[in-house]
Amino acid sequence: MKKILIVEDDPAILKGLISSLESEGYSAVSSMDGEEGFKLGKTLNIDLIILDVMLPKKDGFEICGDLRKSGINTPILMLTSKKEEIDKVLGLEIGADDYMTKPFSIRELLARIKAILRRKNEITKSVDEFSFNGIHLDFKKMEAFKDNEQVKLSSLEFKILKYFIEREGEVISRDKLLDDVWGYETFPTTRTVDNYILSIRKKIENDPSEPVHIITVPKSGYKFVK
Amino acid sequence: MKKILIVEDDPAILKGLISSLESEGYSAVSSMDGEEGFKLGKTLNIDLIILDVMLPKKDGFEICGDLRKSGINTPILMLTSKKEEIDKVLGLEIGADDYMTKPFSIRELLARIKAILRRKNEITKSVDEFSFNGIHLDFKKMEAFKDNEQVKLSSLEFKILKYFIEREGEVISRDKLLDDVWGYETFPTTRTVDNYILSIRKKIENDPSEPVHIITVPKSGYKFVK
DNA sequence: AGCTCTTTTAATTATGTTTTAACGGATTTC
DNA sequence: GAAATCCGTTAAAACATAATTAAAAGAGCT
Repeated sequence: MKKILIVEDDPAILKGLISSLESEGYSAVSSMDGEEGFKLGKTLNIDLIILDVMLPKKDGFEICGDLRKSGINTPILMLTSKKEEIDKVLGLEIGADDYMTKPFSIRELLARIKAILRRKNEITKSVDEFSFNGIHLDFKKMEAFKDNEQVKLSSLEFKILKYFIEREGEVISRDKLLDDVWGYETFPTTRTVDNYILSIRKKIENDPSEPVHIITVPKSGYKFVK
Repeated sequence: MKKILIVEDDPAILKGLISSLESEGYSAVSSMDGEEGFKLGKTLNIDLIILDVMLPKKDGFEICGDLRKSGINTPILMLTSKKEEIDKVLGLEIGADDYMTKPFSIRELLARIKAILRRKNEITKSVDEFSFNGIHLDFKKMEAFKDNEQVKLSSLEFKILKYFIEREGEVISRDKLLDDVWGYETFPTTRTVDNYILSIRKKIENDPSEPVHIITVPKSGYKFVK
């Protein structure tokens, strides 16, 4: 059962949210102030956080930013009421996954929650070992072999390769890769991605200048194929 | 063209609504009593329902609830006049998508309608895979096949085709396509669009000079049909 | 501090996509 | 029926992106 944290100070809205979420089969945890909300988000094992922007003690933006800084990647859905707030959410530095404007429709909120969790879920097929075409990868041991010879990958290279393999065939944009692998704390340029691709290719492709596993999709990104 | 059902018993308001909606390019169906309104909402293929709360025979809350119970997910916008009604809508159990308080501004109503329809589109209509007449498209993998042979589309071609497919049957003007696919930062000419249509046709049509899927609508634009 | 390895940026070249220009046929307008 | 407009088409120019090399910056270790 998915656990959802709601940080909202309006008791009426909070009550409505909790009952709707529970009737949809989610379990709801809640807090009415920002500081407590932040602590809960950080310590509990939560699947999704619904975050009001206007909150006592610590506002939603702060909470969101601080959670990201502490390495918490739980999806966050922001509840905003003002135009400026929306702009800020859209500004993306904050690291929220989605937002809704008050007054919002509960049906739409539920739909969005479902969508966010589905997106998150699709990637649950976590890969520990993977082999193809003479390559063997062990992500737990962080070891890679090409034709039974060990090749060295850095930990970022492992992460990137794992990310691609878990999404086999899917085109991944550089920006998405940066968000998902590097996270929201550092902001390397998209060129950095190219360099990692290059270096991974050198290690796993037979002919790195004619790659067959990590394919460039011009203007869009890269994809992995076996 | 989007079809909107209005259930409202005040003839003056009804008349005003219909004419405003029609001048915005929507088609309007209406009913002045609750029972009939419910039947229309249930049987017709409606894109959005505007529902007054106070109605003869069956009030707006009932209609809304009953529609949801019968599995109708058409977005509903409620028109309320009393504080208690607003609370009830916000209570959220009913399943409405949005509400407006009487007296309302017609411009705001139109803006909300637009927003609801757009969100609806975002949530439900995002196509990942699509097949028709020997063509198979995978937008996540950015792969296209015609009669099981892979054909190469550029990333813009994929975007354009996806845009058309998500609006199947709708005539899209060149200007709208430029706005929505290219965005507001670049300003190619409308002839650029023709070139892309041409190139997509070459790839997906059996006889590109006699297209059956991407149809030219003289003076207006193009439309996609299966 | 100095060494090594990883990560990031910068700069150049190569590659492909995107856009424009130009022409001819078809269709509409006056 | 001539002029104007619109669309399909080709080909080439303009542009943006990606591959690659090399070097700088940062992290971790002894």
